[in-house]
Amino acid sequence: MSAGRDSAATTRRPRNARGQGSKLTDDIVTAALRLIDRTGTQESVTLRAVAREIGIAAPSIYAHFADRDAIVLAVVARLFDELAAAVRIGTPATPATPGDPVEELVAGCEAYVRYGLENPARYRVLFSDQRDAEVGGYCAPVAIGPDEGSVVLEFGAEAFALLVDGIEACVTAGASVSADVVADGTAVWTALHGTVTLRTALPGFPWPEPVGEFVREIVLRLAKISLPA
Amino acid sequence: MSAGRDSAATTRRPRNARGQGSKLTDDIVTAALRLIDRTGTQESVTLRAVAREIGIAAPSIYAHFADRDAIVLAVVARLFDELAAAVRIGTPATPATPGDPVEELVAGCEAYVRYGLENPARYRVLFSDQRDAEVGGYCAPVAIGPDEGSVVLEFGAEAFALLVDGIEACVTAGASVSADVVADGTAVWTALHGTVTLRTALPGFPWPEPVGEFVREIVLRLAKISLPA
DNA sequence: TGTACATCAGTGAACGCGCGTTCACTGATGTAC
DNA sequence: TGTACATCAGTGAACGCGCGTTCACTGATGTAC
Repeated sequence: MSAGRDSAATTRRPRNARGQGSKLTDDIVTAALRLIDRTGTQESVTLRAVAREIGIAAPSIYAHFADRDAIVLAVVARLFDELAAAVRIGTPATPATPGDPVEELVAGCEAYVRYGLENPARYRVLFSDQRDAEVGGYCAPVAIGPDEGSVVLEFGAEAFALLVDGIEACVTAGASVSADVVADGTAVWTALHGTVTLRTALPGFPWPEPVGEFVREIVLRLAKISLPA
Repeated sequence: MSAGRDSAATTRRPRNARGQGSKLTDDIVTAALRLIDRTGTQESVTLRAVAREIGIAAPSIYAHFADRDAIVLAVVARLFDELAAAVRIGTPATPATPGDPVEELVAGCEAYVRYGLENPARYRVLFSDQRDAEVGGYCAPVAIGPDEGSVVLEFGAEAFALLVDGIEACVTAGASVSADVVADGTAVWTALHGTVTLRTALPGFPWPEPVGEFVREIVLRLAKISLPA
């Protein structure tokens, strides 16, 4: 009696205790992430592959997710938290002059790019595919700037808000002459995104190194920051 | 006698005349492009889907391409030509002041972004996937700057060379203070790429409009161009 | 304390689908004699 | 000019695979009485 094709490689995991059934929900997301990291693409997240990865039968997933897309959506939600956390944690740690809004802004942007370059597959899942059809549950209302009311940002809302606030702080400190922090924040975000995706897609290109210096220069120019000599 | 599942929807195309067999090679690439445009993703380019699209039997493709990847590679080659042509054609047409290197540079960059936004699926095929494994036949040796020797650029070599030359011309004309045209060209390209991919991925975001103005501002700042007041 | 029962957390077999790829083949068209 | 033959440009059936999804089921664990 063979154990079945789907579990050939992996050992079967022990059944969860009563009332702990939702643990498998987390395990499924984690397994999907593992597949994405290993293969570099979210196409590898199939119900059967996920089940194989965990050591369960494929139909068991239906008790936790409606279908494949629901798993990917849960992965995306987790990754946006992860990205925001990476930026938040990266911000105060690195700057040479803590409290300096310019250095904090640059450090946050470098942390963003670092996350993307160190987790190319995860970053691709976040932004590479047209995610419009499935926006549904993942909108986040975020106030941009003071007195501007609130705008619904679809994704990456938290990370983007951090960025705009960072430029705002530079303006307040007199370091930036930005006249439109949202537009300039968008420009910076766009350039950071391009840095991650283009370097990831074409690793053989002679990219300027180190990337931290490249990012710093981009941020200074796009956020209209002039450093005191 | 049914016509077979693979050709149910389409009528069978007439057989090529003797010696004209290679016409099908082009047709296959064109059909693959049509699939990409229609579905938005290159995953839809399967041997059977391509065959269905043209109205031939699936095995007929093997006389023209070794496998699925070979088709995609041919598509990529055609698209890089198309992108370079779009930039080349876009450059002299738009500028308000023909002969002005700044306006020509901006026009070329706007043409690049316009191509990407108007052909999101094609642009994604060009740059979205890790194309490293298949670089093989698509390298192009290009001289960057004067006296810098030559560097092998993997992809988009022609478009990138146009960009660097454009900045170089601005420096020569005294409009740009760029001290490193290759690095600054890379920064501009990175930002243009980010503009295309991020706007395509998140169409619901409140992007600054018009995109042409956004692109112009990015180019001016990253290429260190200051316009005469 | 014992036991019948409900519930929870899954399983295993089966289905139909589209896929890449193989194989032997077909039928029109040009060419040698 | 007629005819045998080679070649070219494909075809059609079949294979094995991984996939999403369905269905009836199982067996451990808690709960009511």
